[in-house]
Amino acid sequence: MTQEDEAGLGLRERKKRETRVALSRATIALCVRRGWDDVTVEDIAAAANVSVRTFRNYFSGKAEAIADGHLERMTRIADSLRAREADEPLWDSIVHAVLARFVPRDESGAEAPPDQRWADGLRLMLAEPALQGEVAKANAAAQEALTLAIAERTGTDPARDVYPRLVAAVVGAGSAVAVEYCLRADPPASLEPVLREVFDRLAAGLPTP
Amino acid sequence: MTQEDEAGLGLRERKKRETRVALSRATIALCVRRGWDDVTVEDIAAAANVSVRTFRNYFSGKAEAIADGHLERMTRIADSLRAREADEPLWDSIVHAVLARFVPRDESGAEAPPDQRWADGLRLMLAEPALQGEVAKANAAAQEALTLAIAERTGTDPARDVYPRLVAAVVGAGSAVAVEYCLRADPPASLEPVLREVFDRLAAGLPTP
DNA sequence: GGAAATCTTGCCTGATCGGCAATATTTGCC
DNA sequence: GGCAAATATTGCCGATCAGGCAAGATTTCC
Repeated sequence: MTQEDEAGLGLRERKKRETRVALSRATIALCVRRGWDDVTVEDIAAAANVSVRTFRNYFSGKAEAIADGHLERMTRIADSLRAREADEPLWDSIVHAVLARFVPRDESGAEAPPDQRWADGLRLMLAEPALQGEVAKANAAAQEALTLAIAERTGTDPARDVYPRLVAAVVGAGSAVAVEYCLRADPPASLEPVLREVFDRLAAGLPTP
Repeated sequence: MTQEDEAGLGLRERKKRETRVALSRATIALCVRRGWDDVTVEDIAAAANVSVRTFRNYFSGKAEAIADGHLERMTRIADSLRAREADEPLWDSIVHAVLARFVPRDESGAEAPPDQRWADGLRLMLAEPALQGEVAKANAAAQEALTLAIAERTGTDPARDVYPRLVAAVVGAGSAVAVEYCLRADPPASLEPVLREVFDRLAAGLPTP
């Protein structure tokens, strides 16, 4: 297991996290209902019972609030990677780590309920051009954490070697392609096989099919 | 050769391109000199001899103006790829296409003068967090064009196959890693060997070193 | 229990954003 | 050359965003 969402954190941290998620949720919900440009920060703050000023203490704008869930998910791939056995082949670990975050399972078997905030947020971000930069930004930010985890795992130096950065970037790019592909597919495709195909191709050096 | 920057375009198109580049240049120059948040759109417009409103007809904000050079360079990789012989192995074509854009050479041999706007702009974007999203956005946008070129080349379908999107994303990610690595390196490293290393590793399936 | 740290909030000023209509420039056709 | 259509530039304006500052409320730590 990785860690409960709210473990032994102080009251303060818990409340902060609560309002953060509430704001993100409210932003997504309002934008889904009324469309991107018909939602003001004021509406969002009202829906989450905080002041406008507080919203802006958490997020720099609507876009960041929407991308927050995605950012967190991407960032935690690094945690999942660290949790794998160190002697497992690197790419096996990576596939498991990514799947653990994107298709989470409880101990029994089938996957946990899909995260509505994440899916709605992503759909918004893919549809609205003003938001596409924000997905990319979240991916880039998460890459940093992943780079460190990979460097640690492979005994490379994130400051001097290209390898860990390259792998992190490729994993991020591959995951993004898989997720977007499934989200855009007309009969929504399931994520796991697509992710596996992507990583198989990557490990094979992307030969022309 | 690929194409002159200003070929048989009408006067109108040439002027538009001129002001566009002038605005981008002015933005970068001012931001290098005075720092990101001490530059207003008004300053930029004044420096380029246009009205503020005109600036905003070209770019949605300072960030986009700075990223413009990078976006164009990335987008044209697709053009370079189309210009290669169709029977060359795909990855050879890709390496050549990327190098053609990043380390351009005239017919004689050694490379053309480095593009100052591009380098300065990238340095700004890597330094300023508010701009990192913009690089990522430009990369993502260029990816679309590259996807089409790769699909065409490999006879795959960009709408149904994951392959062309995946290759485009990986090429973009790899190039970004190489460029950032060289730009951050303390004694500035030269781009070509790093790019070759990156693509060698990619074609080999990124084995742990 | 009380001091220190920090989160929330309102207020305020300057900058950004984008629609609209008037004006100026280019283009294409005669 | 001249005219009409298409398109670019510009100023104006209201709405929104952006972020510094200080007062008040809440949590933490001793």
